[in-house]
Amino acid sequence: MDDVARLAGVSVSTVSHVLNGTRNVNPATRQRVDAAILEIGYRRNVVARSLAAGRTHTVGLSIAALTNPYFGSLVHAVERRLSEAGYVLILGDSHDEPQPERRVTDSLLDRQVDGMILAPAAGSEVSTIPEIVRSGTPLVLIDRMLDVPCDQVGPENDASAYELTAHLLDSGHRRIAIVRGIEGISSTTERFDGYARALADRGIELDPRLVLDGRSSVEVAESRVRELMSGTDRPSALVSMNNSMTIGSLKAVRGLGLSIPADLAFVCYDDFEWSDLFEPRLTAAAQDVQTIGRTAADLVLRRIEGHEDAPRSIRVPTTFTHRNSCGCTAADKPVAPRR
Amino acid sequence: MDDVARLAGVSVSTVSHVLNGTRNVNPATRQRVDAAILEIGYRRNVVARSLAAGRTHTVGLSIAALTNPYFGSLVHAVERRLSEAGYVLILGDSHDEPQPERRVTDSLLDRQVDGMILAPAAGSEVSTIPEIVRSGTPLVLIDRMLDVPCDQVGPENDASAYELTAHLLDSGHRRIAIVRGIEGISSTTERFDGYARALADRGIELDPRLVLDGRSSVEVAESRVRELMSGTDRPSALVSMNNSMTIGSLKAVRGLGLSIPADLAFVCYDDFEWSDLFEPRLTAAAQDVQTIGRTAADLVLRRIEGHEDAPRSIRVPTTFTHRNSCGCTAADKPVAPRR
DNA sequence: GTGAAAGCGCTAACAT
DNA sequence: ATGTTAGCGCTTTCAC
Repeated sequence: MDDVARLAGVSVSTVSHVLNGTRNVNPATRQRVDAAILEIGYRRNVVARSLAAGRTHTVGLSIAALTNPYFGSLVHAVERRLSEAGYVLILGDSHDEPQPERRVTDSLLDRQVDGMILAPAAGSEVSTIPEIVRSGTPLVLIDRMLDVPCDQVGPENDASAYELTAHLLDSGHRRIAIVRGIEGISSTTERFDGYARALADRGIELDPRLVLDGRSSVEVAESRVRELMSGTDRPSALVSMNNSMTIGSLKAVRGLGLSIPADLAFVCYDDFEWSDLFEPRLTAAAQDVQTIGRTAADLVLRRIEGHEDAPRSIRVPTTFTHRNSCGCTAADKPVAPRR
Repeated sequence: MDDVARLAGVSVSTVSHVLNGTRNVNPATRQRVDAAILEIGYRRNVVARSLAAGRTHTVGLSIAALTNPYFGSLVHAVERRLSEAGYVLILGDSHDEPQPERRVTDSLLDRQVDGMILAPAAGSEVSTIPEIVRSGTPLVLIDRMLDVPCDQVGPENDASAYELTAHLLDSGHRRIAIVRGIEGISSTTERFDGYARALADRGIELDPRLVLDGRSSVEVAESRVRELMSGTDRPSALVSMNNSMTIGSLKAVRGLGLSIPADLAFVCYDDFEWSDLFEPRLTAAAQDVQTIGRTAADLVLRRIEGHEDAPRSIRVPTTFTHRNSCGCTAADKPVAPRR
């Protein structure tokens, strides 16, 4: 910057101001500075700038499991919004475990991110979240809601799971198994509650043997479903509570030589881009990932800009998409919109 | 850091050294420093550290299109390796256009990334790449190879495309259409060459009407395929050269009420995790995304550590997976390994 | 084994 | 409209 200043015959402070547009500069001066910058091939050092200015124009994103394509789309949506706002995304993967998560968030905090978006692992509230709050860094939770006072965005879980289950019940199914997600996070609990409530509303007792812990993993879901479907009294229907477990469940079903929906009615939470193109076509509750990601980004940006109002908890509705994996007679006909 | 030093009764330089393990410190002193750090709840400022030390421990990744799940997995693989090595990932999306790409890479350079991984958009070599090279930042190209002297990692394209096409030819198809990717990048060119070479080897003339420009986009591929398949002399087979265009092609096919492989044999470059689970099951050439991502990360890391040997160009082999969308009689039987 | 102090490349308050 | 300069919070050389 010194060199630029010298070449343009001005002071570094003028260079800084033309660079940032932070005060009026005589057009002629500006010209000389711009020319000097070009001639030298000067590039501003954002690290120094961040240190001096006290902000980095970065937002940290700690994702629970990048292996899950759902989180991939979330990253995309967040990145898009942030870059529109002139911010940059620093990405970390917590592998859905408290220890790595803490490492990721510590590293982000050390790097002085202006804000943080966190898809919390189970147990975040004991160590990770208090630490972030203590640092004073604006925080927004994504995908999984927690009972802590900060901005949160997630999908509607309970009602959507209810709807999926009710759909199977309405088609006459009575033994409906569920593959539920990783323990200790809201999305798992809420989706399970929706399932349980749908059964209760129809006066059907919840059979614990039909409750499978898929731990949000392809492999675990596959082995649980394989066990269940290899047993003697198999369910007539299955609801999978996220996309990884859907893949796992279908691997198991296919592995056993069963077919959907003939041998097993199937519905799932989370949709795929290609769901309309392949058989069986999955009846699913689709999250609006773009909206969730964008909203999360908007929320941090607001906080970064200094808004101090009460924390918001935003639920983004899902879309129930009726296809043929549920095997019901109404298959392929549009269904009445939910409430 | 001053506060910590004062509380521990040492100098800041000692604090710095215990923090970084950069020189011997009396165990007792170290204890006092650690205690002080804990008591104050001190957190190092990595921005200041980066400025003073001249390195940021960050690597920038500019991806061509985060909408493509293939690149999502690439991000994942790269992040994993970098975080293992104590580096942090800064992510940007170029939307496969030169201008946004330049903005992304400029921003990464301004942020003093220690190294950069770039999935180049068409036209990168005119502005983006020279600029990065000029900055002296270690650069590795990913997915798309260019005729520039820097490290590069990408999939094997030509031979895999040849194999896909040859497979259709060997099943008796003579009119084989291709949906090729975005213009001006190596993967498109090389995959097209593989296709053309397979035809030529069988003495079949390339029919330009069967060459569709899908521009690596779901929508464009869909409309091109729809046009072609609505026409009078339809091909008997189609090869799609990446996963986005595969989705697009299948949308078109389904939209026209045609079925695969009965009405159209279909094979594609790029595989999906669920390809075994749904019908039609795609015969595909699967990239080893994990290896590509990991290798790219390893290469930048090497450069960052100062290795100065000649640029490497690494091709990662694909896996031909034979399923039933090609409609050939040998379907589902394993195929002889390539060469 | 430890400390003092000179930067790293900027921003922004204060002057003029 | 422009310049001077004191930091920002560290690392690292040099000295003891």
